[in-house]
Amino acid sequence: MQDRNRLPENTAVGSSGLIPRRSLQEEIASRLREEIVEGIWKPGARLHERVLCERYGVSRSPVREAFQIMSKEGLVELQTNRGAVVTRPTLTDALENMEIIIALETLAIRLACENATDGQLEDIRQLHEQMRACCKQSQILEYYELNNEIHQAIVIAGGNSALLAMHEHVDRHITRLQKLEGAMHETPEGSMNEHRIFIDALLKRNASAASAGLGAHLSSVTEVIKKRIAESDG
Amino acid sequence: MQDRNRLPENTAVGSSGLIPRRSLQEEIASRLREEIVEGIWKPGARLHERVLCERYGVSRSPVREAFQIMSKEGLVELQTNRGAVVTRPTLTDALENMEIIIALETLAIRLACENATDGQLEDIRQLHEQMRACCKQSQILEYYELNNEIHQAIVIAGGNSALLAMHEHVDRHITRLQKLEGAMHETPEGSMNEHRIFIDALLKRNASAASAGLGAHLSSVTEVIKKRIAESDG
DNA sequence: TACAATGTAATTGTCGACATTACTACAATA
DNA sequence: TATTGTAGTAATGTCGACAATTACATTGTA
Repeated sequence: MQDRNRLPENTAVGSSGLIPRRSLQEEIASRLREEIVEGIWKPGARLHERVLCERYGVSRSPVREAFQIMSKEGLVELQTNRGAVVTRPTLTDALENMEIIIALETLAIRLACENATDGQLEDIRQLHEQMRACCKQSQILEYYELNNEIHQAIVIAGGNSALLAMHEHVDRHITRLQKLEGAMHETPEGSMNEHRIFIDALLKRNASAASAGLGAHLSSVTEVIKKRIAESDG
Repeated sequence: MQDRNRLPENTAVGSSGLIPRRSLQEEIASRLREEIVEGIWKPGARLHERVLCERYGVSRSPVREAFQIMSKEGLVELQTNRGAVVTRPTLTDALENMEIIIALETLAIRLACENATDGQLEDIRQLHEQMRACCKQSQILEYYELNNEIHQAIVIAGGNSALLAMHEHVDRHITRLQKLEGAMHETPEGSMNEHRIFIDALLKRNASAASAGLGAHLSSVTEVIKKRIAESDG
């Protein structure tokens, strides 16, 4: 039964100069990350070391090391002598993160205009086409998936690896809140127009137009969150 | 002799709702962080667990947990079965981080224009005055110190706590490279004019002017790095 | 009932031991 | 000489044990 969760033998292989064999704590952190973002572990839930040890079939050391990783990612809070607790994302957190995402992505798309290869731009164009098709056919889930892929592709095309890591970090928190609170997206139809504006500008490598267009697009999402905060406060 | 480095008994006290007593791994990470940023541990140096255990008078568990923290901060690279190594910051890293810092700080100063208290603005004004005085008297070290304080104060005044954490992270890497490679700052005299522009705009809560001014200021630093990269490549 | 004190159980913090992997030096071979 | 193979050494990976702390239930008291 539980054996699905057990970790495999140490077989992992990667490639980037040195072969980055995956350690136990990374593997555990990776699974915990997935489970917390997916909402399997609820906000406020206590993560007992013993429970995770049995779940993954390991001892406490790698679990504790994974906790340090998760703590740095802001998905878990470590309370001295009291263990690990799944963090509670708030609407204010989401607003803060959206403000940051806007700053990061407007930078990314500007860099993409300067640094992207023609192939990368073509890939983004195709992703955008697919997204339009999904929108017309009301394939909502695939639409959102493609939407995320496009934004990530833009960051990658920018060529700033530190920015990519940072974007991934912030994006994860936003994704998590969306899964917990329900999507706070704009309607796909209205959003598609905004997308076309900055995608077109990107394909023409018009940095200022692309950056402004993407910023405007993301700001509309921010407004939704601000309204929700105002509602819950007043 | 070495006892200066030994950790104290668990006496730490803080305050933010729950009292965040400091754990051993945090304490070790904190010291390692300081020592790596200060250049006491050189890039590429191996961090043997045993050495750090003896240095801090603890066992391997908290040291290993501290390694996970440092790895997430990008100051240490963990190689499976081969231990921890101090990362080697490159000029390209610095350029990437500067691009990010510009994005973060231009956001921060815009937020500060909207959210800062009058007291916070007054504090920033005073810091700026002190910095001008140091510039005139050629007190370079204090000048740089105040410069950092101003930038941090602006981020704090913005009121976005996630942004503050992220800024701190990126700023640490830039600081580290500056200490390793020697300051790649512009000359204080030229910089002071740029500062006055965005500080004045901030005090008037003119967001767009402040943001543009700060961006221009930081971009000049970026240009210095780009030149250095061009030199070392060609 | 409400509240405080106390003892027990459960959990985390820290450590040392053992298993596994990587490094080093030296011998063997082509 | 250069390369490969082979100990022996030293490091990390993982684990379970013990200590310290916290959580909980029970009891006693107002």
